[in-house]
Amino acid sequence: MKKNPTIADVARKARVSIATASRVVNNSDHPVSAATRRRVLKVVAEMGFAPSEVARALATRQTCMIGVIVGDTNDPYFSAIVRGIEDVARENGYIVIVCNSDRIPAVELTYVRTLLNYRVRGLIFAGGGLTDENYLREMRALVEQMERRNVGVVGLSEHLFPACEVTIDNRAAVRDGTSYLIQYGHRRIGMLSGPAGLNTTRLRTEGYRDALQAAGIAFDPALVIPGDFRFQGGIRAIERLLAIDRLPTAIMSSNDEMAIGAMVALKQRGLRIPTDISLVGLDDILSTQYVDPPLTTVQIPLYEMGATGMRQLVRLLNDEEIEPVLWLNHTLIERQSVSRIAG
Amino acid sequence: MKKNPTIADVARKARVSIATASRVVNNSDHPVSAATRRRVLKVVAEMGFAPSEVARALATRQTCMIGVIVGDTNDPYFSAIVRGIEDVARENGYIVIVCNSDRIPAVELTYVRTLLNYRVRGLIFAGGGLTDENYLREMRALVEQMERRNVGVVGLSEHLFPACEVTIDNRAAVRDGTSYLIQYGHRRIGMLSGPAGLNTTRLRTEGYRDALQAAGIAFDPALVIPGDFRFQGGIRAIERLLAIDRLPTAIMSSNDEMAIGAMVALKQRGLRIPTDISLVGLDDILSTQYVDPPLTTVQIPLYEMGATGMRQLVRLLNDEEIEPVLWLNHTLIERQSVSRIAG
DNA sequence: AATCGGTTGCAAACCGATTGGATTTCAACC
DNA sequence: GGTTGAAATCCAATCGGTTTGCAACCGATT
Repeated sequence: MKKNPTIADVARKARVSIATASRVVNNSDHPVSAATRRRVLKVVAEMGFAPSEVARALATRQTCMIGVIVGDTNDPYFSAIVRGIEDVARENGYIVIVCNSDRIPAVELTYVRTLLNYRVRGLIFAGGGLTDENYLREMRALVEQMERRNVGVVGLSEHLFPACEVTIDNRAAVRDGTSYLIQYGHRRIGMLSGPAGLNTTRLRTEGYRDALQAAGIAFDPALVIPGDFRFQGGIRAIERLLAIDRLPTAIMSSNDEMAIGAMVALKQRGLRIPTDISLVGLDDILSTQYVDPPLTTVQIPLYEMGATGMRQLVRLLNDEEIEPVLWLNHTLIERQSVSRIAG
Repeated sequence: MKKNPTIADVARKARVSIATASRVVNNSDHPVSAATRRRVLKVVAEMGFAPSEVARALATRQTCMIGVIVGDTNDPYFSAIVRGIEDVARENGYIVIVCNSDRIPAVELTYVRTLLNYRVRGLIFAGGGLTDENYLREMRALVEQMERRNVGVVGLSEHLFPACEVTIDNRAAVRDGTSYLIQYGHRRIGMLSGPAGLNTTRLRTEGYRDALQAAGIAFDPALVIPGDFRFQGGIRAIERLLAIDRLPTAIMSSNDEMAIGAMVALKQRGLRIPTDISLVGLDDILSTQYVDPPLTTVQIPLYEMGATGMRQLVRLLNDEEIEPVLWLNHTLIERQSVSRIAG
């Protein structure tokens, strides 16, 4: 097992001091004569020297690593966000450590601690904040600690601890989706909600109620089906809804995958969409375009959220002034899963 | 900006030497009296001390970071693999740095070098190897270097540089998919192939030819449409195929997303699937289940590939004996996008 | 020849841990 | 009471860089 060449090796071979070699490599502003510089650079090339980021991190007390906490990389919602983060990170010389929490408080906390031990320069929380009390207490302490230690923190949805944020208005997004259904004459509207313990779930359900209330429709808790943001969850939700005496005429889903699951389950039972039942999703993942019928949905700029979040983090780390909360727009995308209700 | 507590702080406060403190923290087998241990542990808890992984990495010359090079995290193919990697990594105390290369040789090379400077313990190449000559030359040199520096390397498809591998038989997978179509009476079969410069593309196209040859069907290069593994690519491929005088009666796609793009494009033109044209995909991503009709496809155990690859890497790093190449099985999943040809 | 300001380069401290080997402690034994 | 050896503890080198203070050197000016 051979060792990597060190800056000492370079210095020796170029017959300069380590300090000089270091200055050439980092082209610092300390003056170095052209001849010396050339000599060092030549040796660097010959030996294929590249400074150890580990050693450099220890000396400068800074790394260029940023941690990203996601629910599940395999969920298209997160994978789009991560891609946005990664692209901007790369442009700015950062590398990204991705951690899947599965939205489990303990896992998330452990990851955050580990990342801090690795001395990441910043941390991005993708996905909605958890609401668990113990989790929040610990997380707030950690965020405070990061503040003191100069570790940047950015949240990508509405989190419950103080951090710079880039988010859409989840409540309004679902309100708009639901209102759209109401405009089409629907008054008995089901809601596929997200997993418990998630702030986003809370907000989206509130948006649903807002829309109902604005239209003077009574809220029926039996029509709100808890889900898990996944395809199978959508299928199960339909089973639960069918257990009710009468199906709603429309369903607002708090994400696309569940909406698609619901669509498949409904079609399997011979129900036509949108003729028999209308469906609105949320996120606008790619597959909304190729299900049949294409899914009407409230678009969230996922990639952009990731990219913007990372951009904010970069600014934060450069000590630039930034908006504490950046709101991104959602947009209703009309496709073919909603129809005016008969009668 | 406050500093993190160091082991020196702990040692001082517990009135022991740094060495002793370190031994307690790592519970090394060097003997430490119960009383001292308790005292140190108490201080550790009080100060919330956790050793800096950076400093530890420098001292031990080892990190617990592993790098993963993927084409695009946002592609369900890769996101499933990454999830498998990450789960096993976590179980074994490793963290994962994800890098999107977009299959561009220069980007990939740069990432590998960066990761080596970060002193990752191992590297996983997800996705098929690139075939660019210059790239291969440089990559082989890098792999050799990693060998010497004891950095583990695992490839997850058939790569063109020497490394431990976990892969399916890409050639056979496409052969089997194509043969399935032939069994259903198709003889004029189109092929949606992958991007140029990719070993996997090569292998899969060969599998297509193998199947034709075995059935005594002449190979028609006009029926092989190059693609990009993406939804839009599938749509474009159909446009190109339609430019031919007569459409094939079936299409073998070298991945699912393109197959689905093709399906959408065909349906838009009023063609029925599988009545008018049959379709077989490859990968078995989730959406194959919810397109209409559900897509018959050759399943690749993506998550398992990632997980197994990471398991192999762990073994490699523990100096255990491992198989240099591990073959995983593909399986044809019959759904509803293939029908027996009329006549 | 002495002075001077600007270049250039060096030695050494430091970052925060690990670790081999030296040193101390202390109970048991002669 | 002195010796001994294992257990417990500590010292200091080391990992591979960055950075600062200081010294040497240079040609030009007085």
